[in-house]
Amino acid sequence: MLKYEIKKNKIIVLNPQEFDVVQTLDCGQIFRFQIDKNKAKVMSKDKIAVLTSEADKIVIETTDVKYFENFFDLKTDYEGIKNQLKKDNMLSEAVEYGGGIRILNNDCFEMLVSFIISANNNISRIKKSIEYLCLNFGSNLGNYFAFPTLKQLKTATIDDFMKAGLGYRAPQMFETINKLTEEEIESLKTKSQKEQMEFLVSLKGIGEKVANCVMLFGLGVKNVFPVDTWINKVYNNLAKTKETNRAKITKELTEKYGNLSGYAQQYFYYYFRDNKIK
DNA sequence: GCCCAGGGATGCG
DNA sequence: CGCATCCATGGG
Repeated sequence: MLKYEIKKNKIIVLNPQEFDVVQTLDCGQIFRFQIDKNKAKVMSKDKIAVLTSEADKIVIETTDVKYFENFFDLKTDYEGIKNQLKKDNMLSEAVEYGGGIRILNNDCFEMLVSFIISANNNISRIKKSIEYLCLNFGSNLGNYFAFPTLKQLKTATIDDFMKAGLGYRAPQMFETINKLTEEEIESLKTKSQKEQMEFLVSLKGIGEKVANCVMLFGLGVKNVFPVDTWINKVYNNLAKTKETNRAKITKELTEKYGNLSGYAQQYFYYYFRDNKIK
C-alpha cells in the first residue's frame, strides 16, 4: 500500500517503489504530459500537476490535491494486485518490468476523444493531434491549455479536425462530438458495464477496443482487456497462434483475468511494446 | 520508399 | 454472422 501525506498544495508519496512516474506516463494511457529529467507535468481536463521524483519520495504539486489523489489511484493496493498477477507465468516478467505503473483515473470525455484519435495511429501523432485541439479549442489557463470541453469542440468543423491531423477520423469525430450531450457523458458513469459498452460503440469512431480504453482509463472499469495490435501480437506469440479475430482474444483474456484484466493488460502492453517482441 | 501505428466502418458473401 | 478491404498521415 502506498504511503502518502496530503498538504494544502501538494501530495508527498513516501514509498515510491509502488509508483514510477515515467512508467505510469509512458505506458500509453495518457497523452498530455511532459517529462524533463526527474520532473513531470501532467495535464487532465482543465487541471495540472507537477511531479518531482526523488530517491525516497515523489512530490506532487497541484492546486487540486483531491483530484490528483484519485487520478493517480493512490488508494489502490498495487502490491496485492501484482502478487496475484505474478502467479501467471506469462505475466510475471511483465509485472516485474512495469511494476511502477498505476492505472490513471482520467476524465471520461477526454479519454473518449483521445481514444477515437488513437485508432490505427501512433502515440507521437496522437499527442500532436490532441495538443492541437487543446491549443485551438481549449481554454488558455496561463501556463497551459485545458482539454477542450464538449461545448468548445462543437465549434470545430471537419476541416478543423483535418488540420489537427485526424485524417479519415475527422468526419467520425465531427459526427460524434455533435451528437453527444453533457447529460449522456454524465449518465455514463452510473450505467452498468454492458450499457456503457452499448452506448460507446453506438458512437462513430468507437469500436470494442476504443470503448474498452474509455471504460478502463475514463470510467474506472477494470474488468476490460483492450486488444490492440501489440496485444494481438503478444497473444499470438505466447499462444503460438495466428489469431486475427480481436473480439475473440478480448473475450478469452477478459474471462481469464477477470477483475484484474485492466491491470494485466497494461503490464502486457508496456512490457512487450518496449521489448518489441513480434 | 516502405511498413506500421493502443482500429473502425463498410460491403460482400 | 465472419471476413476482406479501405482509410489519412507521419514516425521510424
